[in-house]
Amino acid sequence: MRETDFVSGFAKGLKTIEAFGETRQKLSIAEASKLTGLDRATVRRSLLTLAELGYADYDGKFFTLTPKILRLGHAYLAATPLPTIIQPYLDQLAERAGHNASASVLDGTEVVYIARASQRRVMSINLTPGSRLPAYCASMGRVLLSALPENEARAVLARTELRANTPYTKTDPEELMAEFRRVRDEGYAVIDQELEIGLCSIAVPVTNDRGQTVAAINIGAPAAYVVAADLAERYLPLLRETQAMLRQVLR
Amino acid sequence: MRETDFVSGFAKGLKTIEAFGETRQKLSIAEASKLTGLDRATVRRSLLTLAELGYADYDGKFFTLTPKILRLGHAYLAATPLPTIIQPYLDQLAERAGHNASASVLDGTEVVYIARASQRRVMSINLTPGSRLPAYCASMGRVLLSALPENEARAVLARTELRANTPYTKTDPEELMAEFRRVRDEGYAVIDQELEIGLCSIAVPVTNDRGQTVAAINIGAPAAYVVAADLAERYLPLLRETQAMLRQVLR
DNA sequence: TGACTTTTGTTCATATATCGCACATGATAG
DNA sequence: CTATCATGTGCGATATATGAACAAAAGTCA
Repeated sequence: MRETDFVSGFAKGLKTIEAFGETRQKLSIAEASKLTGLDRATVRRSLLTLAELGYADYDGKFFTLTPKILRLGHAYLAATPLPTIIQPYLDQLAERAGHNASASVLDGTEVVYIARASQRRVMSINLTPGSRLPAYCASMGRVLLSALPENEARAVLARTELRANTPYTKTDPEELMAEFRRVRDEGYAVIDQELEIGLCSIAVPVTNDRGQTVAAINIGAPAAYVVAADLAERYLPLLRETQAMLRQVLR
Repeated sequence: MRETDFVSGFAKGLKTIEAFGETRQKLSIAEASKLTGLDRATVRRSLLTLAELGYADYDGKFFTLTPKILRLGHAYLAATPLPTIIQPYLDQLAERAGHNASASVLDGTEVVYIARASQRRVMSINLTPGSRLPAYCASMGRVLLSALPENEARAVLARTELRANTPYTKTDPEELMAEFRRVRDEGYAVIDQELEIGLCSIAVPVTNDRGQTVAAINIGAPAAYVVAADLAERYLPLLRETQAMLRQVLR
């Protein structure tokens, strides 16, 4: 790509929008400038542009995003068949399992939720399409990383901040790589309170008819309801069934 | 705002992203140019910028959005307290009602879903945060339009394409205005298969502690399960209870 | 098939708009 | 009331948008 094929004003604007995600609610020009590293004058023009287009409100002091901004993310959800195709299968899965079921894809070092069917909702984390979790400590993340060539998976881990969210979190890259191999062999990943105390989940890959992994689905359950060791026995058949149905409909 | 305080390259880029929402999957440069009305050379630069930043993939022929684009919408959901605050109340509501419960805000002529708790899922429409419906024929839309000053509500209707989605859809502006007055008086709106055959819903406004309407919540049910005339009797108490709790926590 | 037409992608020159600095002004705090 | 921080603005250097021109690909038809 040539240098002149890049619209830096657009890139700066997108960076400005993302700055809102790192904070809560409202941003002043100076705050936005700090968060983005952009010049105040520049970020101001981006923000005023957002306001002019109705993507943001401006009270003369602070900018806040408006729900119109959801159109952008929705452009993806509407344009991509995957979430729409998966949703009904996920609903069925959640109902039969009696627990939350989700689907996600990998974006860099994170899993991004693209669909979700909720059953019981006694969870502390509020996950909606677009929500992100670090891949290394999420069941779907393990599945998706396992589907990558080893060197790519290793590269992802290398640029992940491997935090121990709980005492159970695996943070050693080699231990994780070994776990990926196990996941690849057995076809599923189980997380036992590695992300959050009290939360277990089991995930399997979603493959298309050529066998390529295009997403992951999981079932999450409170540790109080079910011991992690029993997850596979109880839910793997359901997950595999859903997986098989999806494989047929995904070209 | 001065003319130079507007970054047209940014505005054009956002328009380009939204073009994906109007179609499915992938866009060529020429298609994107047609959909946006932008010059091919210009839209190409926008698309290449998106690709360079990882918001889009480019196979040399077609551009597709990547899940990274969900960060943008998520910036709103994360930055705005409303969805997060409402979610647990919605979960409880859906569970007690045994039907889907949703929350939305008004964006122009449309309602935008900001949170949702699903119970039964035998619906043809797949609604997630960010989904949009025309306000005039949705229960939450009726509630939100009722909260506007009459002239503003009328103005919204004036720029809405009032389509009869079903034989039951009200499309006469004056009839709708009369309905808004009724909703304002009685504090709830009922939709009986005006959006889609077989789908009924009832909505109430969500107000903050100063009484300002900041959102709407609803319960949707298949017409097969419950007659629209019974919706108020069966679900209004639950909705009012949720409404009262939210009013206390919303400053 | 092969010649012709249409559509699409890319490049280029240049008129025009944007960037970021520096400075002016306004708000806030101590 | 001065110091500090935040916001607004003028301006030159620089980057971008534009539409025409060309190349390449796709589609059309005999």
